[in-house]
Amino acid sequence: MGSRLFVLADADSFYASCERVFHPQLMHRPIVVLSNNDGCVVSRSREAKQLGISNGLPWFKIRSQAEHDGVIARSSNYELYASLSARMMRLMASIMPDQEIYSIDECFLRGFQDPKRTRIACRFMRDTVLRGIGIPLTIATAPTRTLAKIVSHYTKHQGGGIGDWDLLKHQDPDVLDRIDVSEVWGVGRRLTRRLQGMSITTAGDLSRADPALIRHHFSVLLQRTVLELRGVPAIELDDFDAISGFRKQQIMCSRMFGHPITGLPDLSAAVSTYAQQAATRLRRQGSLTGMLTVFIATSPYSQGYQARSGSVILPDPADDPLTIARAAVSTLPHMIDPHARYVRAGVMLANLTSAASFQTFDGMDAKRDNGLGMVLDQANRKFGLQSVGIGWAGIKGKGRSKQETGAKWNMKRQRLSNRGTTRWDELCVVKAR
DNA sequence: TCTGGGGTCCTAGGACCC
DNA sequence: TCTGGGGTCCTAGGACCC
Repeated sequence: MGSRLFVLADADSFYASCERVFHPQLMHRPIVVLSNNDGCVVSRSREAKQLGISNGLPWFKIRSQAEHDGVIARSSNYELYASLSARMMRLMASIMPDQEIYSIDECFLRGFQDPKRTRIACRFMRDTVLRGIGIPLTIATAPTRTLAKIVSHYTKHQGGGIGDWDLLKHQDPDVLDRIDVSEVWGVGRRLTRRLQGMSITTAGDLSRADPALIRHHFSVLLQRTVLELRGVPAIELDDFDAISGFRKQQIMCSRMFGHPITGLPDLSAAVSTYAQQAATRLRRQGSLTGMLTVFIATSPYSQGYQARSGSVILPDPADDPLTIARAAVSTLPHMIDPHARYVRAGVMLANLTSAASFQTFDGMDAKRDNGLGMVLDQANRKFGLQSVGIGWAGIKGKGRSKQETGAKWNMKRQRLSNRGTTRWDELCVVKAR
């Protein structure tokens, strides 16, 4: 008794809920948030779900019906979501111990020795985040992370709030047999199909499967899932760096363009921009990169789809924006098809090492940022992303609030809400009478 | 006309070594 | 006809997550 439970706190329809924080008039209205370029639906409020709108639908296909139904659509506003997420996470970490941030809208925490105290803390945490940030949470407690995920799913289906595995199990001893195996954390589409072939169709079936057999037919990951469904903790999230948060092992910056582009100059500008953004994230986590990959692709939905990629091994690990941007752009002439209409490009940084522990040998030195990167980072923090950068003269100033480049490859974001927590000129205005 | 953007981990198989 | 047996390291690809 008294073993500490896993607590999973997960925001309800996070992006859609964020849109409501500074626009309370959106409460109780159907909202969808669209992916970059206003492409697909990525988040729906409960009201939008009730209208039968599912995730991943292309907006242009459902737009007329949705607007007819009174659905409000927003471009995704990651700046706002990231800022609200950080506030929410800090608040939760102050209430319960051992937070592991799992994604922008969910984290695991550990309960207290006394289950009663854990229950009280969960309730307090939910009220505090709702009042202090304006985001509704679903909170689930269970002896393993996998069961906490299941409780969370189940609780959200019931309308959200707080759920507990022991209570659920007590009310409905066969609850796992009522949950499709595809809903289990770690079981995706492919595994679902293969498991069904072995007559494993529910979470209950999977929990009763022989772990050794599962290991043999699948992998150690799924074996751990079986144990977790039985209440035995087997999954660790241990790459958490207490000092700098998550230290990524790979950094990718990639975008679909607002319009297709052709030719080296435009493509170079886009790739240079993404390389600099990736380098900023690299410096933020205090890493150096040893290898960089650039990829470009035409539309997979049109004839003659082509995707190419090229890599550069850097002679010395680097975090300086000039080296990284230059290396990224240098891959393009070898890859580019001068007639192709590209719709997407990206830059990936790999072979990351810690800048702090990088050892220099004679004749081998890291291409460390000589101060330029730091200045760029500071300027961009102060004046907004992409205010200043290397080599993109002439593409500035046509975007909203002069904060985006005016280039045609820039994302389409026609329904962007205000970034009220990160931009002075987009602060929420309150009038008192 | 119009279909996202990140990440992680594991496994299999090849290269190479003794 | 015969053509060892391991170990390690690396990479590509597959699977999953949100």
